[in-house]
Amino acid sequence: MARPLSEDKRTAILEAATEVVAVLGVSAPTAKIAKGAGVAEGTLFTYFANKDELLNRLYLELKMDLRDAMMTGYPAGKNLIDRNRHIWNRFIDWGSAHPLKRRAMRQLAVSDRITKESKKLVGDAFAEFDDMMRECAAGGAMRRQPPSFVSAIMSAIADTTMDFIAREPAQAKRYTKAGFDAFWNAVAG
Amino acid sequence: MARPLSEDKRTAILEAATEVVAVLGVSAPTAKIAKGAGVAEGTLFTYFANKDELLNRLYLELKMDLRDAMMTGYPAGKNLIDRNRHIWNRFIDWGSAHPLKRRAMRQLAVSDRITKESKKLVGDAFAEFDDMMRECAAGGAMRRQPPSFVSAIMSAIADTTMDFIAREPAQAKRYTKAGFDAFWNAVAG
DNA sequence: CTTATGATTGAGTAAGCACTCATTCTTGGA
DNA sequence: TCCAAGAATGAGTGCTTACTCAATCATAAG
Repeated sequence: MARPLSEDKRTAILEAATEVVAVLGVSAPTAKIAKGAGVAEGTLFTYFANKDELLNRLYLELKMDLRDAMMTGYPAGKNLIDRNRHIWNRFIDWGSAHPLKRRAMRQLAVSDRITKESKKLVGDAFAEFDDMMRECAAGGAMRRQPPSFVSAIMSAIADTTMDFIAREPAQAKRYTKAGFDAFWNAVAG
Repeated sequence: MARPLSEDKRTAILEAATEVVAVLGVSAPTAKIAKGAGVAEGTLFTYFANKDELLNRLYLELKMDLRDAMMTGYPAGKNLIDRNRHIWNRFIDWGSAHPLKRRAMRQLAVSDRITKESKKLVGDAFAEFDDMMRECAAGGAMRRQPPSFVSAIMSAIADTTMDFIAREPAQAKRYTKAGFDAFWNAVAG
C-alpha cells in the first residue's frame, strides 16, 4: 500500500559499504557509505537497523559470494586432487578479481563488530569444505587433526598466495600453482 | 635542567595501548590508553606526537618483541630442521603466552595507519628469517619461489595454529606439532 | 482519481574523538 | 636554596560520528 523497499538500493548500499570499508576500515562513516550508494543517510537506516547490522550483513554476503564462487562448476565426479585444485583455483581467482571484497572481508573479520552468530552462520555454510578436507587429510600427516584445522590452513595459505598475487600480478599463475602445491603437501603429504 | 622524560611511563603507555588496542581495535580512544597507563591524557602526547606515531611505535615494539622471542636460544650449530623447529616453537609459545600482544599486532597489521616505513623496518628486521627459508626451500617444491613467500606461508600457518591453540589450550602440544609438520611438508616437502 | 501507508530526505542532535594549553608541579644545575 | 626548563595535568575546543525525525514524496489498493 506504500512504496516498497527496493532490493536495488539494498545491494547498492552493500556494494558501497564494500568499497568504503575496504579503504577506510570498519570505522568508515555511514555518511560516506550512503553517498557511495546514492541514497540519503537516513535511507541507510531503513534498510539496516544500525551500522552493526549493516556490517554483519555485509560480512555474510561477502562470505556467501566467495562460497558460491568456489562451488561453481565443481567437478563432483573427478578425483580428490582435481576437485581440490578446482576449489583452490576458484578461491584464488575470486580474491584476485575482487580485491576490494577481500580487503573488506579482512577488515570485518578482525573487527569486534561481527557477532558470534554471524561467524557460526559462515562456519555452517562452509561445512561441506570441512568434509572435503577430512577426505584430503585421511592419508596424510594431518590425519588426526580436526577438518576445521585443515581447512583453516588452506585458507591461510590461499590468503598469503593472494597477497603475493596482488603485489605481483604478472606472477599470478606461478603463485597460484606454488600455493596449491604448498597446501597439498602440507595437508595430504 | 628540567624533569626528565620517564622510560617507565613510555613503556606503561605502550603496554596500556597493547591491551586497549587488542580489545577495541585501532579506534581505541587515547583517553582509555592514558588511563590504563596511569597518566593524564595530555602526557600521552608528550611521549608520542600523535596517535599514529603511537600506533606505529607499538607495531614496531611488538614485532621486535616477537623477533627476539624467536631468536633466544637459537641453536646455530644444529641441522636445518631442528633450527626451524626451534623458531617455530618459540613463535607459537610467544603467541600463546601473549594473546593480547598478538591480537593488538593483528589489529595494527590490517589497519591503514601503519606506514610503509614501519613495514619496511619490520621487513628488514626479519630478513634473516628469509635467509633461513631460502635454505629450507632449496630442495623442495618452493624452490623457485621468493623466500618472502615461503616465510609468509610459515607465518600464516603459525597464525592459524595459534588460533586453534587459543580455542583449545589443552591441545597446544598436538597443534604445535601438527602445524610444524604442515609447514615443513609445505615448504621442504 | 483519491488516499493511506510508509519509503525518502537531510538538517539536527547528542555523544565521542584527538589534540591543546594555561596552570601546576619536579627536576638538575648554579 | 633558588630558579629556569620543561614534564604533568585535565578541562576545554573543534571536529566527526551514528542515529533521529518532521516534512515530503511515491506507491498500491479501492
